[in-house]
Amino acid sequence: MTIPRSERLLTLLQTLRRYRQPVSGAKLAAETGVSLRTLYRDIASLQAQGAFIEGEAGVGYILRPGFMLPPMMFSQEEIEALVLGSRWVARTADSRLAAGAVDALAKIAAVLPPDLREDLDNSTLLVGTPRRNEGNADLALIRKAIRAEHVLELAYEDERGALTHRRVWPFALGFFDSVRVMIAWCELRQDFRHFRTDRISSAVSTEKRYPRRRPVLLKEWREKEGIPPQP
Amino acid sequence: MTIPRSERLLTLLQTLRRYRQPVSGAKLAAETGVSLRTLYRDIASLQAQGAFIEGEAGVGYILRPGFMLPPMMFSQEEIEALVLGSRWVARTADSRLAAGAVDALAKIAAVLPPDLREDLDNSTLLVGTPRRNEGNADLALIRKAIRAEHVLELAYEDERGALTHRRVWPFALGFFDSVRVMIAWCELRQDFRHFRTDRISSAVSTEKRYPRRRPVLLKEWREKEGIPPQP
DNA sequence: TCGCTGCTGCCATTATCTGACAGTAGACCG
DNA sequence: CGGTCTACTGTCAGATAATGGCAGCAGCGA
Repeated sequence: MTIPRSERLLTLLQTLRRYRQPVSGAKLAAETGVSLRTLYRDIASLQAQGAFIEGEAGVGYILRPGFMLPPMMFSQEEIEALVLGSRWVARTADSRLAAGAVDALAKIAAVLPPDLREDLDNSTLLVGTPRRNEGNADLALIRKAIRAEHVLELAYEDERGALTHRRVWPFALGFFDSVRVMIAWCELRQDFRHFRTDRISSAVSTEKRYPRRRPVLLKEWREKEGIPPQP
Repeated sequence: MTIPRSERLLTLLQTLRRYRQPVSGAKLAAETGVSLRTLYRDIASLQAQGAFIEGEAGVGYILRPGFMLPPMMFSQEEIEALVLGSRWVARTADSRLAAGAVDALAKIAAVLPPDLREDLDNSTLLVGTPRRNEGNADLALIRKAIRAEHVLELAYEDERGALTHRRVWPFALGFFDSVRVMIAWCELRQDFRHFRTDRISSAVSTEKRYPRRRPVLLKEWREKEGIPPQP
């Protein structure tokens, strides 16, 4: 099943776009189903046509943004993925994020040609009903604090039911099957801590930035917990 | 001096973008230096890969303007919703749909202004790890059958472990916390049935359409089960 | 009605494309 | 410093994708 070159080049462009970090030629070759030699030829072709692909020995290839991409539509599979994902968000996340999911879908639908919009409307991928355990925590406030790197003052009921007050540096929100967890650096414990949002009885933003940067915290937490980056 | 197809296709896209009004195929053929017959093939290739080209008899070809124009941007909330949803799909669904989620996100990212793309990269909404119970069912095949309204021949192991063979009319796929369920009309039982995909030991498409329409089946099933439409 | 145009099937010829092997050079790590 | 990973180039014969011409059908506009 060898894909002809003409169709492969556009695929390769999209593949490169998918990776944000350098990819080795060998990997790209495997993914597009050609030999390494041919991949080098493909890359050269794309570069000759103006694609801004950088290749570095020992590192890999990366596509610099800014290359005017062909106006590509979504494939059926991609639309179904977006619909399914948005439906899950609409059911699982808090109401603001849920509204965001619906709005985003509506905007995408607005620019879709009729036949693809049909796919969107008729999508028959359904999500189960995660039991929407709201809790009284204001997720929108937490997300805002995360984006702004603001310190939060928390009233939190721990596993043993004891109410504690803490200042924390929130940097991520985790969505699990039935619980939502805020991940933060806890000033009290001087360590990373997970806070189930349904146990947060109050959260107040101090509007003060915490001293460390969010991506760094996220990275350290990942390494400590052994959690790989998400796509 | 014939330019190889692989290099010509991207050129053709650029050429189409230059024109704002419909262009005849003959003109495009002359401009790219190929025969009319070949030009038709080129257009078909581009469309097959998702390029948004419209052709009308008696008029010509026109490339629909960039599918996500500046006025229609996403808000932070919408982007986070899309990212979170896609991450969930990437973890939960089968590999093809997962790839679709990542690809769609990459396409969206490509048309986002730099500051919003930042949001996309730095999104700190994480999803838990649904245990990817693959099963041996080919979800891609099932989705295809659903879209085409094709009858499936199933080898299915029911709750008591008994292996049965059935012909079913699939019309929806449900994603629950830990199981995936195909929803279909079962010819054997003459009723709606749910089939856990991890219990489907084989599924073969007959390539024959079933006699009823998918939306109707979905509606009847919803009414029977009392399940409201999804957003 | 007519002309213009998009679109498809068929087929023999052509030359583009491909993989393999061999070799050079730069980047990173210990 | 050496080892490893990786980008890149040259060459060649065989595989196969691409091409153009012709013939025909269908939709659009006048």
